[in-house]
Amino acid sequence: MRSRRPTTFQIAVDLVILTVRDARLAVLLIERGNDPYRGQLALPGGFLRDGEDLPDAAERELREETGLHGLSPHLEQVGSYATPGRDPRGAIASVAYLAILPDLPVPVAGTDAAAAGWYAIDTRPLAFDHDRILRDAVERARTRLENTPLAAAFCREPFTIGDLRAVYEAVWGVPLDPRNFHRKVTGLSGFVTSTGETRHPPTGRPANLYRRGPAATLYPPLQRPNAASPPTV
Amino acid sequence: MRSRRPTTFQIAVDLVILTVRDARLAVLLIERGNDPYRGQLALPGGFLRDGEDLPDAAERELREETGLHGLSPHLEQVGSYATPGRDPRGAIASVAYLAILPDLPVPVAGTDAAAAGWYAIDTRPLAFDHDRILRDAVERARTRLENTPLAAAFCREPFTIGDLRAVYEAVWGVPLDPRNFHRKVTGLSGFVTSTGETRHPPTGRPANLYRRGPAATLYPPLQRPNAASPPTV
DNA sequence: ACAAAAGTGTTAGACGTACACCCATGC
DNA sequence: GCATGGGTGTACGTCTAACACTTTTGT
Repeated sequence: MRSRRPTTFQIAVDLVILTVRDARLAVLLIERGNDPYRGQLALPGGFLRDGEDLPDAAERELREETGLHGLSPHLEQVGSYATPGRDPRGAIASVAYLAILPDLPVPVAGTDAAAAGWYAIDTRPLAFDHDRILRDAVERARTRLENTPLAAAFCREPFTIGDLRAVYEAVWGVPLDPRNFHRKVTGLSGFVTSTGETRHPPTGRPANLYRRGPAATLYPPLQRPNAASPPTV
Repeated sequence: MRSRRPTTFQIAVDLVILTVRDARLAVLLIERGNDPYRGQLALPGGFLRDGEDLPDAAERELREETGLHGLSPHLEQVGSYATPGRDPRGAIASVAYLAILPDLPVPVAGTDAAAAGWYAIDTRPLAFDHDRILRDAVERARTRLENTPLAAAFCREPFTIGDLRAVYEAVWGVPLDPRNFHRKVTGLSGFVTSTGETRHPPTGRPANLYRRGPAATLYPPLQRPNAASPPTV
């Protein structure tokens, strides 16, 4: 029965928007146009509005930031951050969302952003505590690739097994055997479904095309090599 | 550049405190002593205080709710919930934390709680949107057992391999082969470390005793049977 | 002796990895 | 033909699941 009125917060929804560009994992960052941290790079985001739910706010910010509409990319909550002093403006908690997009035409600049663009995921430093948020989100993405068909969300449909493999290699940062990868993915039920079509690479045999399958989880999971300890045996 | 002042929230930190009692997964619930939802079961929790970080608030609530001190149980953030109308008192967002404890003496009643006790994890309905929060946290715990040594946090030290197996069976709800489980766990490096001691069960051969090992993740993971799809082959 | 729980050995099959090999195309 | 990327076959080592069996206690 506390009589003291608890502290109130503004709630920001910040987005870690990832894509794969040029075989590298990339994140959408904005250059801040306002104080605090004016001119520094930061994750795109905005305040939760009155009567709005968190996933709705994340989706709205995503649309505002990227200009895409009608699309329904992967969007999942990563965590919340409320360390005192994390925002010089005062008591502002941040809820971080992870968004996965295929490599798309350039994003637009938001209202609060002087510029927006794709950056390497080890770009530092970022404004606020966004270094940490970005690190947490990337780690989440890496583990999600093991257990869920999330990798397909990085690919524009239809895609080839090679496209999918490129995603795994970019996100995990390790090379994978094309032959074994192909077998594993096509063998997992529900990961990808074949369209009858093929796509012709600049040179080489045409590749079969696929769309995302109905599965929500991968069983058995795709094990990331050297996940914990290198096989020191 | 929005001139309208964004909505402000109070932030509640709610705890999903799990333990294993009588070979069943159990959750600590309180009976609410105040409106709203007076008399209904709810997750323990409280408001984030001025100058307090989220993990600190979770730890403080845990101590207040269970009366334990000096202990450092597993505590991890599960997610945040801010659906409009989720709390009749107004704009209150909730950050949920998952706590894992060994089976302990009865918890104490908190300030806001008429009574606190252990309940089956399928106890319904709970106040607010706590049904959903509980479901999310239990699912998190289940997957954590696969990849981390979290199961040991359910055991008072020192523990036997049989104790540990009982945790897996309770949380996953499936029987495991004692022989293979023993080999797997003792074979994984860093999961458990042997004390030289033994414990005598009511009847049967004495069991070797162990403490939690240094590993933070399990590699390879312990696969939960029938994780995604039953072997419909 | 018997029951009960702990722990070891063994085996058959499933799975992962490595890599040889074939396929289909553009140049 | 040759380079290139796609895809299949195969062999070998490792891991898993199933279960027979031994060990060590209390009664």
